[in-house]
Amino acid sequence: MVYTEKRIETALRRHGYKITKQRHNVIKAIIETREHLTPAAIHERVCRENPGIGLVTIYRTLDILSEMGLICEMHAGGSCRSYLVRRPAEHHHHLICSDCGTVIDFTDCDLGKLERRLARETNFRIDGHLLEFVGQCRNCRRRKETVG
Amino acid sequence: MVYTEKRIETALRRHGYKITKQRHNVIKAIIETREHLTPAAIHERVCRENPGIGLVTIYRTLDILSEMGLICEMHAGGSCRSYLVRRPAEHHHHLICSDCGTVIDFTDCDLGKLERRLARETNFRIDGHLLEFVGQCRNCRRRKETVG
DNA sequence: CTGACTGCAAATAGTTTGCATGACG
DNA sequence: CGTCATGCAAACTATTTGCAGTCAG
Repeated sequence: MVYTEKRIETALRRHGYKITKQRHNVIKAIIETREHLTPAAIHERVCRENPGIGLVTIYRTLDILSEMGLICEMHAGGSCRSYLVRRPAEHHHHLICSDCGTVIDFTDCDLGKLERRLARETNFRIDGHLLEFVGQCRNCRRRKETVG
Repeated sequence: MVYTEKRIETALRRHGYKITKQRHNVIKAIIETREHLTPAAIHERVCRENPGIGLVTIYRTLDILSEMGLICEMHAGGSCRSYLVRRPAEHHHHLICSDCGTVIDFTDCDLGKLERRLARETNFRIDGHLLEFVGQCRNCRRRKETVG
């Protein structure tokens, strides 16, 4: 299961947030695109249907969605953050090409055992984890081999 | 084994970089502190011995060290990056408290099997990975329980 | 109606770049 | 000594905040 527009908006309403045209469009854009989107990219996308929406509104909406755990935030070098709808049951992870920046998602990670051990040893309550593999994708490998 | 000041400077020299007083001090600060340091924190620390060093120099030095893989960079929310000397053999991971920002390191993760499978399925050459657990540390849990 | 939401503009934070001077090797 | 490194200031990017007008509920 994946969060739908409707489910996200219901969740917002339940938390006392109003559903404005702007918020609706931001949510729609994130749902429709399944890629990782930076705030600027979301803004650009939403502007197609709703020119005049402020980038500030995007930030504020993302903050709310992220705070509520409806979308997830990822960081990848520089001051570059991007967002993606969250799949509540199956969280996901990334495999990133350090050359061209391609991101491949995967879902299974089997970290339960490690997580339990860490929780026991550190007394943390563990809420989640971020797992990213970094390497070189097929295309970039091929290109390097040709050049070198 | 952990990189020492000497080893890092030798590596720099070998790559044609000059060892200036500033670079020396930056490296020293990173080696001595075993915590995660932001560029600003490193700057502050180095300034104690070497007032007048520019923040710019810190950034440039960190770029070089990071590029050469002598230190590793981590991202944790907002536009906040921090650095740490890298232990070449045993890479390490983080357990971060989402409330107070405490970072605990751990080294074992046992992701070899997953890494091999991903490499096979995606044709990536996998160079490394980033694993972070997020949760709430003992102190913050206790505080919340008391308040709520 | 009314408090929450929006957009603008300005402020802030973090990082990078151009350039003249200074110092490592 | 030549070249690379430094520090300053300014530019830039990403993000946040204050405020007056606007709108969802």
